Amino acid sequence: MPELPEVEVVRLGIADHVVGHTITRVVVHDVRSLRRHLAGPADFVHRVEGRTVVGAARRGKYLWMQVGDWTEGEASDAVLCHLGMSGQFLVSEADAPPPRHLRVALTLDDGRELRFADQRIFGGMSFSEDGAELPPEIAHIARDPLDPLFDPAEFATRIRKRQTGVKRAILDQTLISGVGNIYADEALWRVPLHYARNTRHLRAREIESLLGHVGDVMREALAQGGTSFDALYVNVNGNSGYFDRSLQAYGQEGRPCERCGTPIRRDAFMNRSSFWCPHCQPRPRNGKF
DNA sequence: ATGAATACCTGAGAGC
DNA sequence: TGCTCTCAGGTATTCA
Repeated sequence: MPELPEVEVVRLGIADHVVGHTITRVVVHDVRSLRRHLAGPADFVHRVEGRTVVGAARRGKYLWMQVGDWTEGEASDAVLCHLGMSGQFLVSEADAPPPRHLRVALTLDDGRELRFADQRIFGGMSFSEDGAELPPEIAHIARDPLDPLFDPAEFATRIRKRQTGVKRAILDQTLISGVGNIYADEALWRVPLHYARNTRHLRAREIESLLGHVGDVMREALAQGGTSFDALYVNVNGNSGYFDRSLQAYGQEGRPCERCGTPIRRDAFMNRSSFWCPHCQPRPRNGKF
């Protein structure tokens, strides 16, 4: 389940292995991965073929390749990508066997291929005109906690104007981006804070602590995930070392809380699960606490 | 403004 | 073995 750290690993991989190369051919194996390119797959192919990748950028869980017309040229447009639940990018030799669920293949000028595979097709790609700096399609996505221009004071102001549960708020990509279900639960456990705590009544120091832990969890995951891809293989899946070793709340139902030993609970929440320690993260009873 | 519901998807695993 | 059901969940959209 790619969240911000996994997407950043992919961005680094593309920066290392794809930037500087021209896309000579685009093959769309499954049009559903281009659902968000409204002009259709043929238009996508037409617009992407011949373009040179001059940079790789990211905001939250969105990733885009900045594309220009020449290797040294200025990029104005972008190929916008989202990994969804199961998206992967791989850089392979052309004769390497295709991965399962290959959806789009971009041939590079040296014969290698940048391959987009996605089992569940929640992710996808689109061409973004004038999107090099920030694709207009994602103008509503807030800066993420690893962005140097992320403004903690503005975040604090905005979250306290909300009247909703704190987990709902940090999953809202227009308030803070890059946070998914897993890192939300981990950060809330660390503070600790129950997921239903009312944003309106959070104390300043609780918001500060939450933000600190969200950033820490992501930086730690990035440090581990960043070591797991080799020179020719850019890959993201839900099984980075971080998931195996370091989760203290997510997926830990019934296991003792590492702080207090109380069994971790699981609640249904927003069509997914929330994992929390009933002792460290007591459920608020009136919304105020 | 907020949130709830829904659609989009596949495959692993459980239960029968 | 094979069927059906549940679950995993990020985002856009629509409705209350």
